[in-house]
Amino acid sequence: MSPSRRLTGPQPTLATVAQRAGVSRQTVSNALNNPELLRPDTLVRVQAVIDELGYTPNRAARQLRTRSSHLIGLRFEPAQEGTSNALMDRFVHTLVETTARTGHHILLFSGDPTDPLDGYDDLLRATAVDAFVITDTYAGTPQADLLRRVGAPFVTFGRPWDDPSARHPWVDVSGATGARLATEHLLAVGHQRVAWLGWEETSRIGEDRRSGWADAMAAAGVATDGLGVRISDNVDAARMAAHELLADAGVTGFACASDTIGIGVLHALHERGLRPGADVGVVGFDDSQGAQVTWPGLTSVRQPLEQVAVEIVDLLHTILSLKAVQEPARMLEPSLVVRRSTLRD
Amino acid sequence: MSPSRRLTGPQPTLATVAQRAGVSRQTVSNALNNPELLRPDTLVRVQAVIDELGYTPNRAARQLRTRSSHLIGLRFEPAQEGTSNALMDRFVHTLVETTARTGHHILLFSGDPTDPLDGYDDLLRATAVDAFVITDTYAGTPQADLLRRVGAPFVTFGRPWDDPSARHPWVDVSGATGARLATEHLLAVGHQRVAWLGWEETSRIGEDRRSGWADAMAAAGVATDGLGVRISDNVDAARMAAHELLADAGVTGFACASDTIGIGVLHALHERGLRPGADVGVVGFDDSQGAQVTWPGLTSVRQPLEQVAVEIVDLLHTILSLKAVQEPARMLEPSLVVRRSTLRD
DNA sequence: GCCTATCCTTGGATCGTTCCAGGCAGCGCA
DNA sequence: TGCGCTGCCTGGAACGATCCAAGGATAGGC
Repeated sequence: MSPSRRLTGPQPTLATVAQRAGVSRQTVSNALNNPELLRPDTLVRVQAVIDELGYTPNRAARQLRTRSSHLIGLRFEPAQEGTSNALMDRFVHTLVETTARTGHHILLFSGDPTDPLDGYDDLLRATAVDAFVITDTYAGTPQADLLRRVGAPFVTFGRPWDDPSARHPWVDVSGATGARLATEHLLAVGHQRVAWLGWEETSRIGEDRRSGWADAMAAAGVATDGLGVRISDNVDAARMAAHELLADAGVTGFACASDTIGIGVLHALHERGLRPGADVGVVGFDDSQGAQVTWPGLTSVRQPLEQVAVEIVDLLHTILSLKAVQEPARMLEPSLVVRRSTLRD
Repeated sequence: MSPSRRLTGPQPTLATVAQRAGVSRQTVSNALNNPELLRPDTLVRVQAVIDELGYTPNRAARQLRTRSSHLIGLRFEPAQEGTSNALMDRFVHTLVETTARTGHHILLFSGDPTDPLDGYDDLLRATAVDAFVITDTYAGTPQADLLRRVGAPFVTFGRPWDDPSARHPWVDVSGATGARLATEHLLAVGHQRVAWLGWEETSRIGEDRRSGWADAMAAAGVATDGLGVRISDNVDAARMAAHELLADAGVTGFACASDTIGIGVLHALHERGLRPGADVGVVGFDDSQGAQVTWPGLTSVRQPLEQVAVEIVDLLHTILSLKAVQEPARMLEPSLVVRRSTLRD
């Protein structure tokens, strides 16, 4: 039947359907939630009426009775360290699609940027969401502490940096592996002096990634003195740092903590008349839009954000169904997307 | 009091608060929704108990009674013509913040990408949302038609291209103005032969933007024969088209329908040894991350997405409060962000 | 034919809020 | 004193779903 017919007039309720099908409300409810309890012919009859009237259970009533809103809260931040906007888009989209399969939806809320706890509280007290997905864990996880204290279900995207022994469920991507892949790739195409251009020491994500570079260099038996540089995450800082490393340290390979930094290095190469790829290898991090479109293409570490979302939803479902969580912490591995900034031909 | 105290134990209800304050449930309800009906001293007493217990109304119960969920549905697509992901991020964030001021939240849902109607229907029948924001209007507005037919409130980001006489509420940004600003800027810095590099003729957004270029050229009395080129939206197509225009048509200025195309032009300039800005001017569209970080910086047309979101929420509130909408269609103007790709020094 | 066990179905109560109709002071005025 | 009016507050009913305890039909065994 046409949507217009289904949606015309007052919404049908359980009682409407029950009356029309000649059964009780509970039987209709069972047809929806526990169809195996009904005799096959009854089920068919009720289903027919449901389809005919275009009946869909009222979410508010169901939520009131079952104390479950089938909504998952996500605090939506404008931009975050280590995960640029476009990344969140890939992540959120998969989150929406995956949760939809079980009838859940994503509820976006905002909060005072200076207070990582803001917003959670209100939604919980109003019983507006069943669970949370937390993404801003780089600066500690006070939200996780709060939610665990009050017994609210949640999963974080990002490990508990402050307290590695924290036992809450999380999914994360190994930055160390990413930087190791980048460094090994640069070494493999023939660069010996591979620099690390990363963030300040206060960044846990930055230090994690940097350790992957250091490990790969050590494994290859290459010295790193003076090659690990810490700057802030912007194009100009990277450009200037790259100029120094190119002029004074004989660097021919750059492993970078972000695509922004990688692009800054490319700028420096332009300015010195060096050819990306052929003369100097550059690898970024995050495989952002910038890495894809910038000239001549920036090799970058790609996080499996779609898989992160799937794993998070999987954990949430396990928690919400009150089952014990087997493996509450899952570390995923990134991969390398090779572009012309590391091709020597 | 601390959040942990507020959230411990069973949630307080209206009845809890009423009993503790020595008033009836309705009085507590009024304290929240119609405080002017209460005697000042009663109001203070009730408020004190509400604060003490950390009471927040149960959303499900309120929603059931008032038939209003205070949720606004947004179909979240992975990527869209004319509005890249990072743009949607700016837009969605402002949407979340602005709706939060009136206690509304954004509910994300997904749908079959091949069916623009998928998803709306279910949420409406379940009375899960109060209204919708529609963003994918570039291919016609069947969703708007559906929603209007069933009387559901909504506002679209994007004008009704198919039917300019459609009277539903919308907010949009003038692409023609954007392209006109870009073209006038190129003419002003001394370029005469300014090409348009845009999308296929089937794109309404593309044709709208192109008309701004054509108008500006006409106003300046410059011929446009052979200068308006239609390609698909990717770096390589733009690069090749730019090579042709540079070699055969003596073009020194490029107004582009997107940043992706603009960056493709920059690639062609690199390959020909031409200096962006000094030799050839290039303007992109959308002011994406790529335009900001690419070398040497791409001048681009910036859409006021934050303002779009604010206007949309304003229209929604007007509609939801059942007031007549004064001006249901609002066209906003973009601005130009000048970077080195159009600086001649 | 009767009884029991199983399976399916039923009606009332309930979740927490807001709507509605009515009640009770207290005041002004005749 | 009595009447009407206003202002403030109360308790019952309703929103539409699910939970619960119990009722009725059906089949099988004796």
